[in-house]
Amino acid sequence: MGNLADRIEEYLKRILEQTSEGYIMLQRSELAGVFSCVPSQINYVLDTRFTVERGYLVESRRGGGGYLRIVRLELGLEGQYQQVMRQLIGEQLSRDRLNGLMERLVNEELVTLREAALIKSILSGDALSGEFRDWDVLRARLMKNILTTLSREDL
Amino acid sequence: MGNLADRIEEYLKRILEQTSEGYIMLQRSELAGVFSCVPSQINYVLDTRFTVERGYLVESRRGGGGYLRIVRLELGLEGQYQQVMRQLIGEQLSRDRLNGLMERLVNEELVTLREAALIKSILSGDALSGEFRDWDVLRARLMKNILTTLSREDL
DNA sequence: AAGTAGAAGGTCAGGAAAGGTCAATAAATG
DNA sequence: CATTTATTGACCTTTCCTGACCTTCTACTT
Repeated sequence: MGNLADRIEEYLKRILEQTSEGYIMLQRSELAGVFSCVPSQINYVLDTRFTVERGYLVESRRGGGGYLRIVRLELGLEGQYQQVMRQLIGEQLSRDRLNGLMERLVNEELVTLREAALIKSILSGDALSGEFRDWDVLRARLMKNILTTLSREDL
Repeated sequence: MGNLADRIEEYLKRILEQTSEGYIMLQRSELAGVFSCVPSQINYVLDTRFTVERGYLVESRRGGGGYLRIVRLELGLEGQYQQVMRQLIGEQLSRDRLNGLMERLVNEELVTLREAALIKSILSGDALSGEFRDWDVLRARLMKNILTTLSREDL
């Protein structure tokens, strides 16, 4: 584990643990400076190590005063939210199964009633019937996205 | 958020909150003086941060005794906000305008941070790029749908 | 009333300051 | 030796900042 990418990874995870906000902000070029490497190396580390699957979310902004923001997802809830849900959702998600899922999420108090109504209003697709190739596949993808968002530690 | 534009934005929002009239009046060159920048920088900030989507209106007058006037638009609590929003959204809704709208809804405390993140995660379309014919049109339709849902009394 | 000088604010193009992408190469691994 | 993983550098996009030049308004002069 002595290579550059691994060291940058460790470094980021260490300061990420020390913070209480659930996220850190930094500048790509600055970090590259610390490790004396090209800036794009940072992207490599972020792309390979700080993925959603591993429990992280990365946001950024370009231009003057730009930044990178690495958000940690709640590992505690990840069991409930992500692993279980992902398996449950699979590649496709029918309207009925969506409703079942939402009910369960509300019962377990992982989402509020309002949030549930919101999600259903979008994913039930009344407003959009006929727009998509395969609505069930889309619904599954969106639902995973939603769960990932809801497990952000900074919300 | 250390860059100039962000600082000017904060400054303006702060004095805008402290006033009771709902608007502020100031001179472009004077403000530019406060931040030691060129006057056109002020226009940049106004154009990018104080848009209608975000709930602001900017009026101005040239010539001797000219001024800038920034008006904060409140969304009436009476559910008329839906109409306002519908008009604002129109037939198409770009990502940038969506973000502006969401910021406003959060500011007005009509949606929570979580709800905002949720909506953005779906409508920003990262997960679905290439799926749709016209994503801006879709985004507008979905957003209207969402607002309708959120204005339900029983949630 | 007409003209004009000065005092605002407006526009736009260009450059600088971030971060992003991709393909070529090098290193490690099996 | 083959394949995956890491590293680099050239080039791109987005966001910000500045300065030159333009338009509008007021006030004053004639």
